Amino acid sequence: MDSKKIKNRRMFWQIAEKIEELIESGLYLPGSRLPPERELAETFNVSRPTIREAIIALEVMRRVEVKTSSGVYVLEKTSEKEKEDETNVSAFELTQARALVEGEAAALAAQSITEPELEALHKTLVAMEKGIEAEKADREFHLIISKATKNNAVLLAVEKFWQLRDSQPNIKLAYSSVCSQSDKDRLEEHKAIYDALQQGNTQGARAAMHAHFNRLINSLFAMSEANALEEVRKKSNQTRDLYSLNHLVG
Amino acid sequence: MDSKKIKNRRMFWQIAEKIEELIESGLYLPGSRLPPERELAETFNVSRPTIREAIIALEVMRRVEVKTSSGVYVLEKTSEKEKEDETNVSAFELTQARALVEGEAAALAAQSITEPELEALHKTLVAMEKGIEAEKADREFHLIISKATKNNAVLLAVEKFWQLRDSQPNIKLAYSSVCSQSDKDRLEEHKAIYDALQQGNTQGARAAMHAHFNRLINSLFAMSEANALEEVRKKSNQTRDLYSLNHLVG
DNA sequence: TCGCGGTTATTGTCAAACCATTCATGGCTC
DNA sequence: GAGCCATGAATGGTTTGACAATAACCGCGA
Repeated sequence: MDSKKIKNRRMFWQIAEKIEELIESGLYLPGSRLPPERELAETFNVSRPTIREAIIALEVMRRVEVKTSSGVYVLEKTSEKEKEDETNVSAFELTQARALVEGEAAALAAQSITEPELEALHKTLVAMEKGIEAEKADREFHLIISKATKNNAVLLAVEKFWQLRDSQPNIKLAYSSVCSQSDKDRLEEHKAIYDALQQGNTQGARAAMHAHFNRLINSLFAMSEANALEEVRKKSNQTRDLYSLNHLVG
Repeated sequence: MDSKKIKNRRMFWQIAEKIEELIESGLYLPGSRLPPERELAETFNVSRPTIREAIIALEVMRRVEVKTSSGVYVLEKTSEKEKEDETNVSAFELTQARALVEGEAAALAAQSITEPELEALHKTLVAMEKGIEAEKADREFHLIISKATKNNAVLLAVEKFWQLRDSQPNIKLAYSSVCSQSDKDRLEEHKAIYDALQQGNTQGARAAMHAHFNRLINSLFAMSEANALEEVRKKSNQTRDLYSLNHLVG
């Protein structure tokens, strides 16, 4: 047979992908049965074990269900999977959400933070001041505060936000370009939050955290406006080139 | 061969489970290589294809990595997987976290909720009043408000909390026994939240949401105290201090 | 000591066969 | 005519055995 286009990836994975595409295309609707293994083997020009491996992969991914002696059935996408697909959060949204949640987290933590946690927080400030692994220090800072709430659900939510940031390139980009511009601001704000926490100042901690994110969101707005201007300028330049009379006037 | 103890579950899954146990037991550490397929086949008294299927299942689950012509290597648990394992949130924690996040969500939503969303909210009130699918109506109510913030990150966090509730039997149990006792209270509180949202009352919406969860958390304490021995009661009082919302509600 | 080449171990894939279970069909009985 | 049961075809489950491809290892020679 042929089908040796890509030899890097193993057969079964290519096949699984193809079958998934067919499902996604609507050829096989949820609840319906896939063709028999033997038939699929013929269709894709591979052996039956390979098809079986592909089906097992899909089964582990919860895309299909195998009923012995009956057939392979397409499962509905679980709601989480659907969510994963459509997850689409802007940097603004994320920042606002972080402000709300982490603001409350800081308020809580002001009551329950321990001495070791304060020390750990201070370490992140020092690290950030030295500029070594500033991003990591930033993350540490926020996570320590979340942990200091002694509320794992709060921690979970904050971690989810970081995860979101990591997984969405647009957010990563927006954050990195804003952060690099204002290392100093960020450090000062972290210090203010730290001070409030150290004093057990609930309102102050919340306010400082809100101020932190407020500055960030404003920077994001400024940047997005700058980008928009840049876009306009580019377009305008293209148009200018297109319609310029310089070659006549020169 | 033998090994037909359980015929319900397919071979490859039993094998995959066994291998996973061996990994979990520390026999095969992350980074190390598993025995060759043939050897595993002999060990488990199954054929090589079956072992291959099990390995593929583990590969899809991201527990191992297969290097062609080299071997099968144990992967480190991804941080999310680790989190999933250790996720251990009490009903108190969850309720406090929900109070904080959904309180802010309600405050946000008071500014941005639309007429159709208000109507949808009202429907959940009616449904709950009739007592038909009250739990579903409850969930709907809270999710509609989260959506009304127009902030997908907030929505994501709230959904994560519901997911947590669904996945942890202890929380499910605690909630169901508390909710069944106070259907009426819950409905009244929902109505209060609805009213505040309808009026665009930011502070009021937040306060009403906080009151809602505050009652819930107090019910949880009451229940836990009723069920507990004296020693446990002592602990519960300590916990009450830790998770109290008084600093917010007051 | 370093590099090259061959050998070996290991996974990748295939083919063919047989088993076990399910499901539908058709015949039989009431 | 309706319902039940047997039979067999369809289908996944598992095994055996073989060969290909490739990475890793080892020993040889420069």
